[in-house]
Amino acid sequence: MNDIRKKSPGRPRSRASHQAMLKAALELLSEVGFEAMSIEVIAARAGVGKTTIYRRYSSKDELVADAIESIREEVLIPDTGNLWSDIDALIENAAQITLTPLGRQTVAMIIGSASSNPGLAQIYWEKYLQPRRKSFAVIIERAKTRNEIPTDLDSDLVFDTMSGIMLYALIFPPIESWTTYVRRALSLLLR
Amino acid sequence: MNDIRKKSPGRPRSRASHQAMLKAALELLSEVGFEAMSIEVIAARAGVGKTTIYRRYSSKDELVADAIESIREEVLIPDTGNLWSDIDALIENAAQITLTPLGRQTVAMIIGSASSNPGLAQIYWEKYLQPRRKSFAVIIERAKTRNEIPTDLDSDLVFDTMSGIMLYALIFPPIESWTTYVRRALSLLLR
DNA sequence: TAGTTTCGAGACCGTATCGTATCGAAATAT
DNA sequence: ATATTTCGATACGATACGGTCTCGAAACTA
Repeated sequence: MNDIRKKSPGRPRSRASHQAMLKAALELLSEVGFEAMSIEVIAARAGVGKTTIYRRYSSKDELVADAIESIREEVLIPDTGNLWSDIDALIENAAQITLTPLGRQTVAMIIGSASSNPGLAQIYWEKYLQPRRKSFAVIIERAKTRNEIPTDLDSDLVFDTMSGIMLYALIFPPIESWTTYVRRALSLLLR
Repeated sequence: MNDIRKKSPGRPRSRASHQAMLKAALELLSEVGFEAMSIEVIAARAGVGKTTIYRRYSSKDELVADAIESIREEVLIPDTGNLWSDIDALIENAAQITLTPLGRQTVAMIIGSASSNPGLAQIYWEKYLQPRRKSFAVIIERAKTRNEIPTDLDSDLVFDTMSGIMLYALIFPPIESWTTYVRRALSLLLR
């Protein structure tokens, strides 16, 4: 979206510096957490002047929000012809994203600021959860046409519940593996 | 547990001061959050010298962990003779505890420190969730004997899933009310 | 070429907090 | 009475950051 920038005179903003500060922000987020990271350290690690950051963002919140948004991936909609194969693919995908220090810190930051700074939770909801919720609905619909599950099932509610147990298992790791645990919960829901 | 303290000479530690600092810590936790609160401010609000805090706790983590633990309540096990009445009582209880700034901040703090400081999550698990999980198992058992639900139901898994959706709905408030939302999810699980 | 903007670096000052030390008063044991 | 410990208060130095500013170099437009 920053493509049409051939207008104003002067030296253009460095793409490399911008990338570097976003990268540094994400790294630090996963290493020390949101509250503990400072603009100074971000700038230092990125090899960038503080000025260069402040020119783009006026607060740490803005920077981190943008950094998180910058790494969101396209949601793939698996279509294996079988409900559980599809779901396993989804769970696997979620595990890879969530079960990392960065994933943990991201979630923690969102929750912590949920009351004081609803903007971050909003971004996470819109950019991450919402698309996946839609993908999930597609998978459920297909399963309904194959008569694998009852047709009156509320896919949104199932998705939210699944997200919930994923979150819960992220904080309080089950004895069995995270993946099989989530899978078991889901089998309860889709029974 | 601090009752047998008539031993050593010198002025005994003030119970009132201790209570005051725990209270101040909880208040600030709910107002500004864990990371933003400082020992200085806690001391000031409690009307207590910093020394008095440092004499008992060597870090903010210790103080807050103790403060949280100090307010855990006894778990009541409802027994209305009907599964859903029992569950509604549980949900209501959880709502009153969780749907507050303090509840939010507590959860946020636990998640944020889950990777770096597992001790807090451990305390929360042992002191809060574990007892409720046990109570829930009792309720489920009774419902099984009344043939309200299948006897092979894994009550722990149901409880964890319920906790998960509660947590999820805490962060991303549903359109309908938190309580009815949780209730709907649960009806999916106990179907 | 002249003008404009960004670059990284760092100086600068104000503020917040930490953790320790010190003080005289108060509360307790022997 | 004396020794001991805690009390609240405050001073203290150290450190970390925030946010603004300046600087000379670099990158671009017209």
